[in-house]
Order: sequence, then C-alpha cells, then structure tokens
Amino acid sequence: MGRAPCCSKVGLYRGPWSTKEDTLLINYIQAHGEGHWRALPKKAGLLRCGKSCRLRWLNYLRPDIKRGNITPDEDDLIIRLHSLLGNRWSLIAGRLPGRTDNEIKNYWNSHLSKRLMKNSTAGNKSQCMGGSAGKRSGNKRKQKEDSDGISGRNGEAAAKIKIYIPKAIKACPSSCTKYLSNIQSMIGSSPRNVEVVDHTMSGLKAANNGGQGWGSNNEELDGLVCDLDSSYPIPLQNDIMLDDFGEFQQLLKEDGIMDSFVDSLLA
DNA sequence: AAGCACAACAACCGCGGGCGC
DNA sequence: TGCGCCCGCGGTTGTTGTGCT
Repeated sequence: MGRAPCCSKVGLYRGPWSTKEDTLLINYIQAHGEGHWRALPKKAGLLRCGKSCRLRWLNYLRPDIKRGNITPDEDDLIIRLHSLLGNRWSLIAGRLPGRTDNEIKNYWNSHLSKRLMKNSTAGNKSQCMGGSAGKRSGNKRKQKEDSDGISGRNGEAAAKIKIYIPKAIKACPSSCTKYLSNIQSMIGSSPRNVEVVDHTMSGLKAANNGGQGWGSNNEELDGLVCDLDSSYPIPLQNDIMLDDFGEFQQLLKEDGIMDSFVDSLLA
C-alpha cells in the first residue's frame, strides 16, 4: 500500500522544461503569486505535476536566484555550514542569499564532497559528513534507539543529575532540540536535582581518543548524558572543532534553543 | 571523427510534518 | 482523534556537456 502519487501522471510532461512552459509558469506566478502548487498547473495551462512546477520555480525561475559560479566565500560558507548542520540543504541555502537548496546540494555532491574526501587523511575513516542527516526515517529509528538507551540509564541517575551541554560535537539545532527534549522527558517536570554542566571537554577527550565521541562513549561520563545523534561525527582537529562549535553555539543562540532549555531547568 | 568516461546540474521520487476537516 | 491533503525536504536518477583517447 504505497502512498498515492502526488498527482495523476497520466498525460503529464516530464523531463526538461521548455521556454514556453517556463513563460507560462512565470506569468501565472507573477499574476497570482506562489502557492497552491497542486492546482497551479491546471490554472496556468501546464501539463506538469504541481511538484514539478514548484521545483522549477524555486530552483530556476525565481527572479532572486543568483546564477553563476559559487564564489570562494560561498564555497567556504557552505563547508562551514555543512559541518554544523549536516545535509540540511534548505537551512544552508537560507544563509546563502540567491542560492537554492538544490544548487547547494548538487554543488556539494559534485565538488565539495570529493574535495573533502581527497583532503581527508586515512585517520578519519568514518568521519565522512555525507549522509549525516540521513533519511528521516532513519533518524526516527535512531531517535527511538536513543530514547531506549536513555530510559535504561534513568534509574542510575539517582542523586544529582548532571547534564552536559555538549561541546565537542557537531550537530544541527533540530537535533539539539531533540537532545534537549529527551533530557527533559527523562528528568520529568520537576528538575530540582539537575546540574547543568556547560563546556564539558569530555567529548573532546573522546574525540581525540580515536575519533569516537559522545555518540558511543557516553558511558565514560559520570553524569546523565544523551547523545545528539551518533551519526553526527566528532571532528578530529581541535581548532576546527572549536571554531565550528562557536558557530554552532551562535546558531543555537539565534534560535533561542539552548537558553530557553537551561532557563527551564534552573528556574 | 567516434567512442568513452566523467562532471555538472536539472528534475524526479518518496517520505515526513503541518494543518484542516 | 484519525484521516487525508498539501507542502517542503533530502536522496537519487537522468540528461547534457566536456574532455580525453
């Protein structure tokens, strides 16, 4: 029982768009605005799937799209953002005005991933960033595994629960939210016995100890810990790690995730 | 010039989340 | 509360362009 297709594909064009189709789409959106993609093709006189129209508009026809080569600055920014956010292409694109998620994804897959693969030494084996976000279904599964593991630990954290705000880890805000909510669900609604330990270097220790980090070595720690998502790699070089984490913290700060969580615990 | 390999990028597909009914 | 629709996202595939032999 698969999901029903997004639209009837009978009689619809596929493949490359013609200039005539582009014109129809542009004219329609200029007149009526974006949205209602499902109904759009019919109203615009296009024999295309709504999804296809949306993709064409967002990735190619939008007037604010910046065409042309990725500049070195953008290149650098993409690498940094990817190290922080993983394959969250839309988030990365959101910080690169005029660039689309599809463009950045393609650029990453065809240029950067290969370049980084070349640059990486034999030491970092499993540190490949590709697929760090993974299929969302995979994340779901991991999330369950996380929470299972956590519940097993719950009873052990009897006296004073220490929560380590992870330092030596790369992650995305959404994973951090998951991490924080996991902790919140573990400690319940009255977190009086909670000590929030910021800036722990345990992750760094683990990272330097063979490239394994919080994801698999959290039993080293004496407090209650919860890995963000073990698919997020621990960087190998301290300077890169600290630099990246500074940016990561800034992202969290912008989104207000970490502050609100800590406030809720300590209030 | 032809054939092949590889790169680049446009487009498709399936899935999950949000939202209204 | 459950269901279905719609949208957006990320992974993958297909097509075209380019360079090399």
